[in-house]
Order: sequence, then C-alpha cells, then structure tokens
Amino acid sequence: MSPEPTADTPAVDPSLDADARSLRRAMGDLIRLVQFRDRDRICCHDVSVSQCHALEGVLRRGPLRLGDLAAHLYLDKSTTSRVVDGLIAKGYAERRRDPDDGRAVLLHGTEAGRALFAKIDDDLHAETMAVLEGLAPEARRALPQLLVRLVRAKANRMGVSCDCCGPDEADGAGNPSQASCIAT
Amino acid sequence: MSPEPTADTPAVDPSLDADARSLRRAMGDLIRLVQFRDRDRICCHDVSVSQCHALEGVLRRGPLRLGDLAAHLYLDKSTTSRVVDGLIAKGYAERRRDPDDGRAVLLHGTEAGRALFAKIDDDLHAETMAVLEGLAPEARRALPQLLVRLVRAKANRMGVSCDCCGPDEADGAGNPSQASCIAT
DNA sequence: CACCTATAGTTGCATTTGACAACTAATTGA
DNA sequence: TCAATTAGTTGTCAAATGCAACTATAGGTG
Repeated sequence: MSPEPTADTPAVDPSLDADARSLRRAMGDLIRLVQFRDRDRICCHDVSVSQCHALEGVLRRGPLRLGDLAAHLYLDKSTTSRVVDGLIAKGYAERRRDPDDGRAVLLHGTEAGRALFAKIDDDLHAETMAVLEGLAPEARRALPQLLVRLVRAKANRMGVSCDCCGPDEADGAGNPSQASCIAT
Repeated sequence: MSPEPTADTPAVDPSLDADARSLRRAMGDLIRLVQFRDRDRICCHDVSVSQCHALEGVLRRGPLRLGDLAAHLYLDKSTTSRVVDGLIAKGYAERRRDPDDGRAVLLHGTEAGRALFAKIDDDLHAETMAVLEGLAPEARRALPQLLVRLVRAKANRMGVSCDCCGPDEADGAGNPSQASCIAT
C-alpha cells in the first residue's frame, strides 16, 4: 500500500494520500451539487444545463456536425438531436445542411444564441474569478491542469475519449496537452 | 473589465483572467463527463451513482436520518428515500427507527455496504493518487481548498447550503473552514 | 388530557433526461 | 448500378427526480 522510498521511487510524499482524500471529498461535493440541477432547471437564463453545454459547444467550436457535438457532450446522438431541437425552438441555434455532405447538418449559433451565451459566460467567468481571487497564482494555475488529468483518468476508466485532451500525454514539464485543451 | 492596479487593489495578476477561463473549460469537461452516467449506470460495482453517494454518506456520517442524507446529496427527500430503497434492496444499508424520535429513521450501513464501499473507495482513491502523483505538492494541496471555494460559490448561487463547508468564511490565512470539510 | 400544528418519511404522479433500435437519406466503393 | 456505410431523426422505454398528498409521530397550549 505505502511504497517505501527507495533509490528509484524518489520518496513518495507521505501527504499525498491525505491530499488525495481531501481532493476526493471536495470533488464529491462538487459532483453532487452539480448533478442537482432539476431544481432550477434553467441553467441560468433561458436554457437547460444540457442546452447550455450544447450552446457552448456550438459557439466555441464553430459550426459543427451533430455527431461531433454529441461526442463533445458525451451524449447519444439522438439525445443530442433533441437537445439541439430545444435550442433551435428558442432561436439560439439553427441547422444547416453541410454543403460538403448532404447527410450531415451543420449547427450554427444565431445572434441570439451568441448574446445569450455571452451573458451566461460572463456570469460564470465572474464567479470563477471570484473563486480564484486571492489564491496563490501557482495554485490556481495548476488547477486546470489537474482537472484535465482527472477528466482524462475518468474518461479513460469510462472508456470514452475526452475531447478536451487528446489520447494521452505525460505532462511532466509545463503545460503539455493541456495547451490543446485551453487553446481552443 | 480589467481593473487597474492601484494602491489598494494590489496589482491584479493579469493571468487571473486566463486562469479562470482555463479552469472553467476544464470544469465544463468534468461536469459533462460526470453527468454522462446513464451509460454505465453502475458507478463501479453494484450501485448507481446516486446510490454510491448515498452509501458514502451513510457510512461516513454514521447512522443518520433520511432528511440529513437528502441534504447531503442535494436531493429531495422523496428521491433520497427511493435511492435508499435501492441500497436496502441490495443489502447495503438498513432503516432503523430512531429511538429518540418515532417519526424518524436512522440509516445504517450493513457489513456488505461497508465492504462494497471500501472497494469503491479504494478504486477511486487509487485513481486520485495517480492523478495527483507527480504534481507539485503545494499545488495539489491547494486544490481541495480551491474546489471547496468553488463548491461554496456554486451552492451560494443556487441558494443551498453545502454541508462540506459552513455558511461562509473568508479564508485569507492557511486552511480555515476547509478544515471542517476535510476533517469530518 | 384533547387537540392543533409542525415535522419525518413514504407514496402517487408527472416531467425530464437519456439510451437503444429502427428508420430515412445521402455518400462511397466495387 | 447497387450494396455497404455513415449522419441524423424519430419511436419507445426505462430511470431519475421533484412536487404534492398522505401517514404517523412529536410538541405545545388551552
């Protein structure tokens, strides 16, 4: 269980274990809180949580196919199609035929969609800023990196590929595959 | 938008904004991934995700009332009751009358429940350890604290009180109300 | 003590979310 | 030209969840 520090296992920090427990506890709280969403079913403004994620996907990743959005959302394409229906019904997105492939649709955000998302994004950004404020810069910089690793580990375990970060890549140095995640 | 550094706003780190965006992107991925749970509906072994959280609550917080568990899970008490039904059906928990209050039940974990949870806990702990490994100790130590702040902020916004951390408390110093979260 | 009110849980019911499977339409390749 | 593949949509069903109604117990107050 607790590997002894030897020449090639360079002294495992004894607090690692405790840190892991703390992290899991906090994560558990976060996850439970996040999954409780039906109450104020509306994410923030006029859309459900899924719709909000979908809107973000459509806007951030430019016009994209339904299947790609489904992958991004970790949802079945049928579910995704219906989520998009909702977005379209509210006038935040639209389906257009892909000129290069008659089977496919390209999802575009509308002006209203962009406006709505900008508002939501601002809100969440402000909230996040408030959370980060006053934190040691190194710590807050390390956080996304850590979350990405966590997501990757979970995705791996669940047998899906997370689009945030490629197949895999050891990040011993500064910001390796994380870059590809943040950049988009 | 970008507040100018003055005497009393001690030079806002210009990277704060970028850090916040990175964080939100990673969080988004995490949340989407986590909400995709119906697929392998079974958390890991023999229970659903909700049941897993409930089991953890029952075991970690000793015998507790249904209402308290519901609060912990951010679920309606009716839903919680049914989640517990599932746990009981599988023999992982049991309802007992509260000797001090005939209306209440006290939820107890069974031996099987303890055993199952130990297994799940080990798995997740190992996963978390792997994620944390190789990270700078300060960074990984700061992480739970940060998540707690995030949870608190979200809980606040949603108008619920998160049990992980009390009403609120500025943590300028080392580890303030975070302690109460980790300690439990 | 009797009764009214508040509290703890359970059950009925409707809604939402989601997956899977069947279907349609379009592309690709032999 | 036609079979096989691929992109999306729609039908159907199951699970999760909240709200409201209900039961049973506690706690006060006249």
